[in-house]
Amino acid sequence: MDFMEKKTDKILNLAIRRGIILPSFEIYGELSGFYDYGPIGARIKQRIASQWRKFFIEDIGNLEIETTIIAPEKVFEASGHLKTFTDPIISCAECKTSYRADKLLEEFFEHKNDLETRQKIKQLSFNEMFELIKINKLKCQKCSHDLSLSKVETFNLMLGTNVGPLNGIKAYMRPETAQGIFLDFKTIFRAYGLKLPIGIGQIGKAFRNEISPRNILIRMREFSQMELEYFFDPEDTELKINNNIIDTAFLNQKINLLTVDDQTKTQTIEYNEITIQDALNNKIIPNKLFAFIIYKEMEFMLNLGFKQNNFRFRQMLPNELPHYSKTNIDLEVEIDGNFEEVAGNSYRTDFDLKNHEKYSNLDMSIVNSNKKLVPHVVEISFGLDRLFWSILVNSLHKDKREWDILILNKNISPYIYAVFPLQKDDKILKKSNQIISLLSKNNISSYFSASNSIGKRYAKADEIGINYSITIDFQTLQDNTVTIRDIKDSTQVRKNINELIQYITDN
RNA sequence: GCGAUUGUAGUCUAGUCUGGUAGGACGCGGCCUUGCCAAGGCUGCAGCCCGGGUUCAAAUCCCGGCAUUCGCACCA
Repeated sequence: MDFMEKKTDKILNLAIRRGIILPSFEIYGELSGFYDYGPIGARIKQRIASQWRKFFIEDIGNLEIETTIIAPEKVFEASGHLKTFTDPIISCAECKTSYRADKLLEEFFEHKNDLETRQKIKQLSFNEMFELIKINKLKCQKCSHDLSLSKVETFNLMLGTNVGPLNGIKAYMRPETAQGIFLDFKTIFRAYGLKLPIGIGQIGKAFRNEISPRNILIRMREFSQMELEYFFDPEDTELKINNNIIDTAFLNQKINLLTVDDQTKTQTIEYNEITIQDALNNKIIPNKLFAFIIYKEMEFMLNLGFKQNNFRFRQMLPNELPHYSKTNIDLEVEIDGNFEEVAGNSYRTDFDLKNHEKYSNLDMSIVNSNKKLVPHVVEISFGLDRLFWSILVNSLHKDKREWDILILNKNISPYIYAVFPLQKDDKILKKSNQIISLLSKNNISSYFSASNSIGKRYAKADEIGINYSITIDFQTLQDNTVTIRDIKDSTQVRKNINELIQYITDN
């Protein structure tokens, strides 16, 4: 019996009820795995993105760009996505169970102890795989029906389209935002006279044709990423920000880490506390720059309101690694007792630039401090929607009346201030409007509502994480003071409107 | 995609087995009363996922589609 109601369920109900998120094109159905952001959700999402921008771009002298969603097939041929994102699927003609042809064959030859053939499977064309299935008379594992009567079909995780008239040019919607950055890197590096290490990032949509989208915002077919590609010279061990060598005191910071070793032990643990320096010494973190981004990431998470024990870093197992990655350390956030991946940190080496060099026949190297090289890359790739969702789930609290409320940090809440007239009185409404304009003039956006009783409005503001409510009452008309109520403990202070902006700025 | 599960106003839910006017709560609007923490009264709005079939009659039974959740597989 499950006594604990899942936080995810509560958040989903709240999110749909209060216009935070909503299923897309719900009236037509037909496609799952797509969600829209409502008025409150869109604001929270934008503000999370702003925080990312502050932490990973502005604070450390990096650059942000915006590249296209659609790119020609060549780009993904070079990046390796066309190959690794396409799976050969064979479906039993009898019971319709589908298998991955490559995995089926690998399993078969492993059983036969023919490891040499097993090694070669990945290299085969889909037709060759089918031939092998025929020759070896592989059977359906479920109904034992002969699989040679079936056909190998391709499943492409990338969403394709055609650009141009008639059949046009084959193109794909990007499955990650990173490739645009790699393609533009050299030009930007030269145009700006940059020095390594330098990060170039972007926030944007990516698309994957998921077989089964699950868990609301966790696995969607259209989603937002915040990616930073950090270019560096692997032979230069100095860590520099804006040309300055930075203090490595951060290496003493402790992180929650689950290593490959931890995961292969029989006893399951969630993580160990270890300093970044130790992880670096043990070669779990491959280099100093990678160590730095792990540190930045942790700072970022704490700034968003997470507690250290809400998240962990997990070293990916060798068979989990993406095709471009030498080392991957994922950032995972606890949601209802499970750790969900929210960001992937990956050591992409020179894989991408080298491949684009090869496929385009153009030199992708740059000159840094009189040295010509193709830089290496460490990447921080946040799933913005996943981050958004994990923030909501981790922000769910009960107030003293046992009602569910969201407590969000001021830097990501949809509004910091709500403006509430105590009642629908013309004079009070007029005064409320004056306060909204006053806030607006000072670049503070506010939420307004005059419906229902003041108590209900407070309750609703609490539900969507508005930090403070400013209430205009009859006393305001007398002495120009308003009350400011804090979501965290529902306490109030009374302030004169003339000191309001000063008070807000000080808090 | 396969298997199971579920689908009733914006939300939660009764009714489905045994076919016969779809009911409640919250919500949203209006009016009255009140005025700082989900108040009360009156009143209104809003729903059987979609399509087909059986039947005098379908929310209810049957078929198909779509979607949800959970397994499997896949997966950043």
